[in-house]
Amino acid sequence: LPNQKRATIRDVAAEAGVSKSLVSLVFSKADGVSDDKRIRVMDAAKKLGFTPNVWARSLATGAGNFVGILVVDLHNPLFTEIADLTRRALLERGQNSFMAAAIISERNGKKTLEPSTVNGLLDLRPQGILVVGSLPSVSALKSVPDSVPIVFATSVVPDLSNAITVRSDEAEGMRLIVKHLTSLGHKRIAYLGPNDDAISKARLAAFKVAMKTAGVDKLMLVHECERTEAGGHNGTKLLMVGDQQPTAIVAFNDMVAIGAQEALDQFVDAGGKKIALTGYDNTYIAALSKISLTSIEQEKGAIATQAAELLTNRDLSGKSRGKEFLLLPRLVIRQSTAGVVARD
Amino acid sequence: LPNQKRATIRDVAAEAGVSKSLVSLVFSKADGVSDDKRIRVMDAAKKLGFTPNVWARSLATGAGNFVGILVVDLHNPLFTEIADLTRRALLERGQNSFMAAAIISERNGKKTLEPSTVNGLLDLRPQGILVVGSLPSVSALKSVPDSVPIVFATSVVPDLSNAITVRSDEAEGMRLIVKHLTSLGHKRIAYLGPNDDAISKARLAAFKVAMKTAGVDKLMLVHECERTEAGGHNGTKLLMVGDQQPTAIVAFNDMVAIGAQEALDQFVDAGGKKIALTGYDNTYIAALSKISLTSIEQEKGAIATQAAELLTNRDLSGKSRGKEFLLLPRLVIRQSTAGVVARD
DNA sequence: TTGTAAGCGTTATCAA
DNA sequence: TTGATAACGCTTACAA
Repeated sequence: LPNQKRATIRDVAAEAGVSKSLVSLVFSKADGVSDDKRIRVMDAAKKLGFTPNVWARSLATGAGNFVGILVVDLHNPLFTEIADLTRRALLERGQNSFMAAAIISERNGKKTLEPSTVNGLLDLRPQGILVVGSLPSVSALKSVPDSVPIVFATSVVPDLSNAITVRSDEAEGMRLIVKHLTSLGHKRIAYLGPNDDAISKARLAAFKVAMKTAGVDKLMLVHECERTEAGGHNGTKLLMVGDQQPTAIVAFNDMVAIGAQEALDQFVDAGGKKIALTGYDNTYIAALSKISLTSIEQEKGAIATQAAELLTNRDLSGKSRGKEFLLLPRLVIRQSTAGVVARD
Repeated sequence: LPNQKRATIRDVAAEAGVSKSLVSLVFSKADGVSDDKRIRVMDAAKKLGFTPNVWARSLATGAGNFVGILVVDLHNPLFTEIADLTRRALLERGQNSFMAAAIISERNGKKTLEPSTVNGLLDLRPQGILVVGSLPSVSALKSVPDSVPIVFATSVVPDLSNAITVRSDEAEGMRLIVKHLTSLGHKRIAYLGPNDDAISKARLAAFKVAMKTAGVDKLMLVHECERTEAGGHNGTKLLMVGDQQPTAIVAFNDMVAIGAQEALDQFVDAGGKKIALTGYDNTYIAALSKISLTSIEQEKGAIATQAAELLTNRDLSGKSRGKEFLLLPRLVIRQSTAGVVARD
């Protein structure tokens, strides 16, 4: 079979001997077409291998029958897992989705999102939008019609009239971590992570509150770093050469934590004492027995379900705009803290 | 600012007091428009925040000015890294790209690709297509016009007239692994991985040839499993209860290997002897010092560059159709083999 | 150099 | 129940 161009509604109409509007009716509306014609159209469609061009449909109707998913960073398993889970949840509800990955480029030293991806996704006219991860800027989403809900997973709700947030309760997550560490006897606890966007600021703030509540905030250390393995690695090295060495490190997320873990291994190899370490997100990497990282489970499944619900239920999304859905996180204790003895 | 719908070419034309074709000309062709009008159009566009709808353009011209990227599985870091690297390489060449992730669902126990994603990507009319990972079936790509090159990264070239493959030389990769293991004294070597698609069949076949060449094929074990951590974990447990225990396990890829590593840890904890283990793909997980997995680097950067070259250079892609570009892989030795003593 | 009109693949309105 | 016709946002002969 030679490659032949995709059949259109016109080809099907000609083959079936009907008008193209009738073909359209068969493929969009359930009823209003006689059985006779319906069968002829379906036969012709099957013969020609016709499937409707969904984007031409979006163009004609002004709104496609799908949810657009924008994944900010493919490198972090948290995001790809949530995106995957949400797609499945949407599929169960009979809702199609189309997922586009953002490309982050460095323009004169500053990280920015290539606007082409987000514009491209918007031009497809999704019925709803899911943003997984933190966006450097939401200005590109300003042009989204007010009627289209934008759900932000794992991110703080931005200043956008149609935005809804689904995330774990950072305050509770950090409280669980700090309580766990202090109950093990740790007092000199360091925080390692970025402080550049809403979610990282929220997490750091939550850490500070938790430390204060636990009464150990006088011994608190904070070191800023990038949200990558490299950031965690370098940050940890810097933390461990200071005169105020922590006995435990709280990393912004699992990616930072695995970088920190590498640096701590080197520190121990060089004769240093073992340092407790926690991550955040409970990715599959944290669960590997060799890594065994104490971490916070954000309940990805619940986030996905909630996001899917918001994106398919117009009533719910209508009354939820501007709101934040906070899910209760859960501490998963592993060797990175349980196997470490606290010292003064 | 209230959310307002995206400005169209018509709005700009009205604002600038020209016809919409002229606006189109300004945004597509470089010359043929007077400076006077060009400036007025650009001013109007800026004022209204207009950017062309690229998909409407695709529809009108029959071919969009972008490369469509289809990522088969977001869970495997190899694929997301190659996709990311290729996008960057394309961007450097001034070529836009749009990336969509496939959704794999289980229909009556069998893994299939939801056709909506690949159809959706094709309906966008990309200039070229990059498929990262192995597709269960390429039938959906049959409708791609013959003039549009389809580059398969990390997969064997399928029966498609416009397909081109870029992948590492499996034969050489397996040769490197088996040579490394036999040089350490291993003779009873097991292979653990799937055997269901072209790439997994190729890798297993390459393993068998390498074992024969090394003269140890009489002691060869092969155990089939899924291409996941769970697959590697379960497969390893089954391998280690047999009466013919291997002293080394060659896993299909890093994901299978980290699953195997978990199972081997438990085996050692239960009093078993240490078993050597290799992965394939040299993902960042293999490089983590706690995991430290000997693996094969497929030269992701070179794959990305080659793919980008093929997707932007029409002459090259024209004369390359049906060909396979085999890149020389590289063995990265780490603790999973170097730290293990071979036994009989 | 600029505008008019037809067309890309679809749906929506309105007659027939 | 069906079929013309206009429209979605854009490009592209062709005409002016």
